[in-house]
Amino acid sequence: MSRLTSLQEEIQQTKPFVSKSQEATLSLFRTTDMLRRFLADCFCESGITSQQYNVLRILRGAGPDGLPTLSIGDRMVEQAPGVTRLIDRLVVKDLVRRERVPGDRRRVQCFITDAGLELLAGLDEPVNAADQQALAGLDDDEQALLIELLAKIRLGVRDLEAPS
Amino acid sequence: MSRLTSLQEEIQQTKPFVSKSQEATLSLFRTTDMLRRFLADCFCESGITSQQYNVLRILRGAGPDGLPTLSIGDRMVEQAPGVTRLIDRLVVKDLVRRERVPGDRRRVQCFITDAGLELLAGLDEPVNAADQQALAGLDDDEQALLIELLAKIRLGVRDLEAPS
DNA sequence: GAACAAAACTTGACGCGTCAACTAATGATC
DNA sequence: GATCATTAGTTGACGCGTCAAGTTTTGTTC
Repeated sequence: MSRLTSLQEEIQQTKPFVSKSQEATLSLFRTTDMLRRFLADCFCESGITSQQYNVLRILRGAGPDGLPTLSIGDRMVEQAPGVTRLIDRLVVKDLVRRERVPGDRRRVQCFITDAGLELLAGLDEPVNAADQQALAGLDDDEQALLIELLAKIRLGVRDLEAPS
Repeated sequence: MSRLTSLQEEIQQTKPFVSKSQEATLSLFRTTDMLRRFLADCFCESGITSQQYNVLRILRGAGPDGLPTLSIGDRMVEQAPGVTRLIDRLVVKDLVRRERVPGDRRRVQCFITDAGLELLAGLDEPVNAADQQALAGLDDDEQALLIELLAKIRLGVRDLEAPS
């Protein structure tokens, strides 16, 4: 009798899944949840959340030109209100700076501060290490395969949402 | 020049990923997010959220004996406070009933109501159809493969958290 | 049987995500 | 150049997830 690993046993479900698709989506949700929790530990001591880390990384990637609020949301697939308030908190912590664009006063340009860059620099390695650890259950080929399968799913879903 | 599908293009990232693990975890997060949003549409008109649906299904699975609050959380991998308040809302909607267990008055047993069962019955088919649609990008073998890979990840992470 | 630990929640506070409604600035049209 | 739609963002309200700190009940131990 081997170690319990099947999803059915994990969630103590007596009946079989109605479809393979259902088992696959549930697996996705549970696995991602688990990873989210696991990776969140990296940020505990730094005083920021993983979403805030995410935004900081995007702003670092944008360089000294910064990014308007909604563009940040685009890269996170998140709605505008969430982004605004997320950045509110980063501004309070002095990790991000915001200013209205002179040419187009509707827009608000966001920049990472030096303090933000410093914080990120200290997190890069632990975060990367945690990523590796979290996926250590899969070898390189399996990871590549997973990436491919997930891309296929996203492509399929995108077609459903925006049928040509 | 084929359609853009790679994760790097999706998030407009100029630099390559630092590791395959990082690309894989990011792929997981983005794909799951996308699915969550896609499947959420099923519940819009029924007036409940997908988490509430989740709880109702667990309670239906439990049958007429019901389940104590924390056992529901176990099956969802969620902390107690969240479950309590989730059920608060379901009780208000009269989809769930709660009562203290006579034998052990610390515990609170939760039951799905007839209204809850009815609501679920109406949702089963649309939800299942949406699941199928969402994963239509993968054929049966690929779905099986995905399920396997995800199980491996969970097993690996669990070992990290609770080293024997 | 009194004291203490553990179990099963509950409450408060906060971050995040979503929706709907609003404001302010810009662009386009007549 | 006044009107109207669009763009970019903010605000309010609410559901959900998490942490820390309580409460009540039960079990255990001396």
